[in-house]
Parts: sequence; structure tokens; C-alpha cells
Amino acid sequence: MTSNAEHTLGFLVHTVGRLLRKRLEQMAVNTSLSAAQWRLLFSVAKEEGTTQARIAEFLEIEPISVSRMLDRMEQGGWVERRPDASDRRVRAIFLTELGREAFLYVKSFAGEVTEEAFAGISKADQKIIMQGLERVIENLNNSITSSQDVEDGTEAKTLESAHQ
Amino acid sequence: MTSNAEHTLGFLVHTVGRLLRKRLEQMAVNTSLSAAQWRLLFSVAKEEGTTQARIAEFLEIEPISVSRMLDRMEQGGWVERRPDASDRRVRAIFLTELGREAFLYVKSFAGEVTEEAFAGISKADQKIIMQGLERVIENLNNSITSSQDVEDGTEAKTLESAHQ
DNA sequence: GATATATAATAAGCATGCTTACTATTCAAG
DNA sequence: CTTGAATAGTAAGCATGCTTATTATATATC
Repeated sequence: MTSNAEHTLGFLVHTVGRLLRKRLEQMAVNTSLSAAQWRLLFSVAKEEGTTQARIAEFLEIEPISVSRMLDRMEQGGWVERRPDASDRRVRAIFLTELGREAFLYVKSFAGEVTEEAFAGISKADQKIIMQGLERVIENLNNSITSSQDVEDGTEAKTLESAHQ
Repeated sequence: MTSNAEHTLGFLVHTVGRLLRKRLEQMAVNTSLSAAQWRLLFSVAKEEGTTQARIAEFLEIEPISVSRMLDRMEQGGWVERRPDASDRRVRAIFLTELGREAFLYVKSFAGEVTEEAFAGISKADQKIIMQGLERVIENLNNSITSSQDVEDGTEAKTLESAHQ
């Protein structure tokens, strides 16, 4: 509807992400869960008793980010940190009853949001889009990794060479 | 490569967005511009002398977010706030020479990142993906707007009704 | 067994988004 | 002309990401 920025992949994905987040939070207004918190609940529900390090790896964010989100979510009563018997560095993370309910609640319409998003797009095209995004992730991961490996200065353009 | 979370639209888009941001920042390591700052430069370059309110509308973020980003970007010497002759509430925003160079610099490989991302995907499928994302944006905007209009409690599920 | 290295979690401080509340200014209605 | 509403920008405080550094504990090497 609104004449939406430029129509490049970056702008589009940025916008879609923002709107998905917004719509999910709008539907889940009864919980006070953010999309980020829901992802965290998701990763704990998938593997109860997991560690903070494993959560960070799964969500591909930094351990410190997990730590501070858990501070708030533990305080909100959604999750619980328990000491690990065999390794005193480790905290095992569990959902509380409230956390389990909230997770199921939001999960119950995560699919609904996807349906709304894909309205009017054929199943075949939906498949192309989903598989396309998977491929994009693979491609970018490769680019990022190989560029990190090179690290010899030939990779990054300089300000001078960029626009002549 | 990595067994990447769940394969839902939300998780995929979230990941693609993060990787695009990361790759762009990796390539533009010579500038100290973040992806968010680049988007802001983009919106100023598109319309020099624009106002903060217009930038906020274009980027679909809040005016206060623009204000604080401009604080830092003005301090970094990328942009300049000038008073508006006809309306003393307004600040007209301009690129500095540095800002113009940085913009062109990053712009020069924004397309490159898209190419990397789409490697191995046919032109036809690329088109389906791009148009699909445009449609998704339209759909979500509609859902969000109409849900805001309703606002009568029948829209949002309750915790009780969600999982029975 | 002592020491060096690796790992789990946290602390401090920054950027970028948000909400809510404020000031200054402009515009519209009477 | 005055008053009241709308608009442009900012302030304060919060959440969620980051980087860099620190603490506590485990593990591997000599």
C-alpha cells in the first residue's frame, strides 16, 4: 500500500521481518512476550534442560544476549535456571508452567500469521519462496565464511576504488 | 550448512535479514557505517534537504529513532542539520561530502551482495521471490491495519482458548 | 600435580529500535 | 486575535542485539 522504500532484497527482507514481528506481537498481545522472547522459549521447549551456550548457538546470537534475556524471562516467571550436577559452570534451562503455556499459546497462531502473509500466493510459489530463502541463507553463510577466511585485504573495497 | 532453526517463514526471514546485514557490514568494513546508518544515508541521498519526519516515514521507524541516529551521524560528519527558512520547527538534512562518498561506496556493492545471495537461483525464481515478498508486505500491512481497526477483543486469542 | 588453555556465564558500555511525555512552533476555527 | 489542535523535534527510560573483558570451572599437557 505505502510506496515502500526501494525494492531490493535487503529492504524487502528488512520490512517483512519487521511486519512479521509486529503482527505476531499484535496477536499475542495477551502475553507480554516479544518475538525475540518467543524464539528463546522455542529453543528451550525444543530441548528442555539445555544450556545457555546451546541456546545462543541455536538462535545464532551471542551468549551474553541470552544471559540478559534470561534474566528478564526468569524474573517474569517463564523460565528457570537450575544448576547442573556434573558441571558447576553450567545452568540448565527449563520452562516453567507459565512458560509452557505461553509457548503453546503463541505457537498456536504462528502458523496463522504465515497464512496471512502468504494469502493470494500459490502453493507452488510459496515453495519457491521458502526454498529460495533457504538457498539465500546457504549462499550468504558461504560468502561470509570464505571472506573471513581470506582476510588479506584484497577482499574489501577501498573508498577510493569504489566509485570511479 | 548449519541445521538452521525451524523452517518457517518467520525464522527464515529473520535469518536472511541478519546475514544480509552482516555481509554488507563485512564488505563495508572500511567505513564504520552500520546497515541501519546506510539505510538512513540512502533516504537522505534520495531527497536532500528532507526533514526528520519524512525520513522516519520512509524508513518506517519512529521520529525519535531518527533523531538519535542523526545525533551520532552528524557527530561522525556524515550528515548536517540545517534550519529551515520557512518553518522554525524543521531541520533540513543534507549529506556532507564524506556522507556522499560513504553512500556511493556502500551502494557500489549492495547489488553485489544481492548477487551473492541469489547465486544458483534462476531469474524466474528470483522474480517470484521478490514479488512474493512484496505481496507478503502488502498482506501483513492489511492484517495489521484491520486488526488495529477492530480492537474489540474478538480478534486476540486468550491464553485459555489457545491450546484446547 | 601444576600450569596452561578452553568453556560457561556474566559485566560494562554502545547502537538502534521502542513507548511515553515534553517543548516549540505552526495552522485553523471562532 | 486568540485559543486549541496538529506537527517537528527531543528527552528519558527500556529491550535486544553487539564487542570486549572478567570470573569460575573443567580439561589437557608437561
